[in-house]
Amino acid sequence: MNVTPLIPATDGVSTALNAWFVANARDLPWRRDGFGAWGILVSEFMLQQTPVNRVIPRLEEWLARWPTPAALAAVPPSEAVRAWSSLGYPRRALWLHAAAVQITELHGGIVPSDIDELLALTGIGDYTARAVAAFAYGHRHPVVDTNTRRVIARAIAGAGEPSPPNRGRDLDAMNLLLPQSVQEAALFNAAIMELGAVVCTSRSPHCDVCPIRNACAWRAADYPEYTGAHKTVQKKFAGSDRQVRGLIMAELRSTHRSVTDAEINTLWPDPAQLQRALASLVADGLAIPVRDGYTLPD
DNA sequence: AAGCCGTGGCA
DNA sequence: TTGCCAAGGCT
Repeated sequence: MNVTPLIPATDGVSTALNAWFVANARDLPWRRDGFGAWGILVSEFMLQQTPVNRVIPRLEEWLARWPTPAALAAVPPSEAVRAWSSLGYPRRALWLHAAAVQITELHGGIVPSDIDELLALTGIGDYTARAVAAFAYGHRHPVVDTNTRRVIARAIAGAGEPSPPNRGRDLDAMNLLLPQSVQEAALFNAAIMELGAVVCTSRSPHCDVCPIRNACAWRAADYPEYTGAHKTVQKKFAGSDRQVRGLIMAELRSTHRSVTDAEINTLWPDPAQLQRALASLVADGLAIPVRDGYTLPD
């Protein structure tokens, strides 16, 4: 039987955003025709909490060297960690390598298109699973990242910032906006993210050039200040364990031989903090204890 | 479930 | 200068 899809009241928003996106989308590598599901997957890993401009060079090197999951799976994880370079959060390199092994062994080397199969891969959570299904395979799923949440909070809810992430509520809100058409839906998932990334930005949004400013609830309410719960503030980086971990990882990446305890001891003045950072890297599988020092995981 | 996990650009 | 924050995920 034929069911007429409900047309959401906000249909104009998705139409306007898609038109704007078609005309204004940045020319990014993963938007090129035929970029492939593996490239999309690698880009999504790298883009987790890392800006586009820092990702692009590492991504292109990565795909030139490992054009398939099987190619990455065939080298030791240490090579993935080295190629990750200073992108940050090096556990992602380990997880991406593990995912490549799983794709090779469990999926015949083909990146899955099913959200549950994607979620079962190491390092893939709700956002990345949906992003791969939507962007690599064109499936109609709501994809919700921090940009999308901010645009919805402002344009639809009339708040200056999104409230803390809530999976069910966020997916419901995006579902109300998502066009019925599979092709328009795929476009819209990218369009709303792009708007949040380049126009409806966190700090100084460019409302003067926003394609949906006339439909924006936040603007209509004259930009009220956000009053909800605030996101937990990041601890200071200088002097943190994260900084010490970063120093140790840079040292491990810099050579193919093991790094001695004596060399590691020169990296940080506080021995207790150094040992704590080292222990956490070992727990993460990023540093492996050897005879008189440490190496990357081979 | 709140805290942890890198790095660097920008206002 | 310093704090904010960036296509999250894991425990």
